[in-house]
Amino acid sequence: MDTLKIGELAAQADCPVETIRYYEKEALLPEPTRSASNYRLYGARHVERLQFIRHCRSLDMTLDEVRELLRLRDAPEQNCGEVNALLDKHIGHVAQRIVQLQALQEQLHQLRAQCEVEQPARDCGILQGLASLPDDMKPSNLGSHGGGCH
Amino acid sequence: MDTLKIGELAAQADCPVETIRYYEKEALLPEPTRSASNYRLYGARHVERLQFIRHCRSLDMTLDEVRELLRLRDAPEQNCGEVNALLDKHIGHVAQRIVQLQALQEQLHQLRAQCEVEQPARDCGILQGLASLPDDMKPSNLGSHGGGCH
DNA sequence: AAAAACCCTGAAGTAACTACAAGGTCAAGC
DNA sequence: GCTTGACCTTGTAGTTACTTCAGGGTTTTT
Repeated sequence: MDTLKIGELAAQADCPVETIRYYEKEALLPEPTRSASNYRLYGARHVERLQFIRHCRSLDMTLDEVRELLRLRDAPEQNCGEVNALLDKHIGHVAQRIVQLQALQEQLHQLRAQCEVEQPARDCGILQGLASLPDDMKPSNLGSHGGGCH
Repeated sequence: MDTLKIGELAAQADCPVETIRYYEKEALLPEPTRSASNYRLYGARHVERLQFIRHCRSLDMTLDEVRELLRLRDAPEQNCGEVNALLDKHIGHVAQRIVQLQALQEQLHQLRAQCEVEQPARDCGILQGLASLPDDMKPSNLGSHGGGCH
């Protein structure tokens, strides 16, 4: 009795239709049954699983982390120690990224203070500050700029 | 008198060789002169420009932002108001991302508190917490999870 | 019956690189 | 002179988590 079309599932989980198809290709969602006209048909299991995935994503977990959690969830008799460990690790990632961004923010404010007025670009303290590395930012600190927190 | 080979430029700016070629393709660095054997040859101008780019990147700016700063820098007689504006905007991005990650961290800690012991996964409070959206995280808040801060 | 809204597949684009593959060049050592 | 290794060249594909598009078929509404 799978009766939901993909658009209806999408509405239930507040997730774009294309993303659902993408998750299916990535094997995060099982292949659903199909209607006579080849439309995907979903049921309650799919709704719950998709909501689980979206919730994890909203907490900034990678799809690999989500995959791992789904695997653990699919073996309910097993011990959940790994779940706790994964979450702790993710919390660590986020904490690290926060610290990094705060250090960044400090540098940006210092740089911004180099130029308070509008003047010819040749005299702009910001452009000059960006041209040479400050002492407290040695090359060794470079390369740590990544988008997310992983 | 451009005498640096690409590996030497890379060392001066602490930047992988492949990234230099990538920046050239993206027109962030001008095409250098070539030796008889088709090796790229760089000079002091290139070193300074590459360091400028890497510094911006270490401050988490996008390449588009860097492109814009380079453009402003290349017109030294113009007013630097746009530089200030760009930096202010970027500072805003970073601040926003910090706030977002801090909210995330709070939710993660709450979730983590759902399960303090190792037990069968079926009873794990974390997995249960991830299955259903908490009230304070309505679907409308979803979709705001982006990697960087832009 | 026609138009609007929905569904299908498969390929390409996004950001900023990184990692090959398959070769050419150059300095040092034997 | 020859080989080994480190360096350089180009071009292509892979990374993350989607999003967008082209070019169709279907279903619902008017």
